[in-house]
Amino acid sequence: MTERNPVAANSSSPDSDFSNQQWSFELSDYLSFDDIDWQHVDPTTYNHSFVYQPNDVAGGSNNIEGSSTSNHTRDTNTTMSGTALTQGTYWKNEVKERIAFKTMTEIEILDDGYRWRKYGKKMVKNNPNPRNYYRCSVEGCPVKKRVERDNDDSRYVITTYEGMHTHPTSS
DNA sequence: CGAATTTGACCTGCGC
DNA sequence: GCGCAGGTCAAATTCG
Repeated sequence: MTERNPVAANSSSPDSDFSNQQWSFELSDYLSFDDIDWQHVDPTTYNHSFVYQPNDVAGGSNNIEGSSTSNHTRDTNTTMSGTALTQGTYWKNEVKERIAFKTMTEIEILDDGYRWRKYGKKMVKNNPNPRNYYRCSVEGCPVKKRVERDNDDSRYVITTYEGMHTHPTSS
C-alpha cells in the first residue's frame, strides 16, 4: 500500500494550502529579458523590481505595465551581471514569491546552479507547446519551476519560479 | 543499482 | 450541475 491515501481528499496534504493561490498572469505581463545570461543569474539574488498584488489588480486596472515599463531599463551598472530581474510577491495566507521571465533560448533546461526534477508535463490550450513542471530535487525546498514556450514566439522560453530556495546552490 | 524522466490518470478550481 | 483547464502524483521505464 502506498503511504498516500487517495481517500484523504478532504484531509489533503499541507501542500494544498499553497495550491490555493491563483494567478491571473498572462504572457503580456511577463517581461522580456533576452539579454539575461542564466549562467550568471542567481535566483537567490533577485532584486525587488516588480511586486505583483492580485488584490490590487482586481480592484482596478493593473498597474503592472506601468511599473514594469519603468523598470524595464536594466541597470548595466549593477555589480552583478543581469541581477536585476522581476520578482512577484503574492500574499494571501502566506507570503510566496513568484518570478516569471521570458528568455530567448533554444534550450529549456537552463542551468541556474540548482538541480531540478521534472514531475509533470501538460499541454496547455493556449499554447501548441507542452508545459513542463519542475521541482527542486533538494528535499525541504518548496521551489517549483514552470517552463513553457511562448505561444507567440516559439523561440522564447517562459520560465516561472515559485518560492525561494532554502539552500545554497548544489553546483 | 539508484536516480531521474516519462506518460497517463486523477483531483481541484473556475466558468458557464 | 457539468465541463474544461491546469496542476500534481504515481508506476513504469530508461540512463548513468
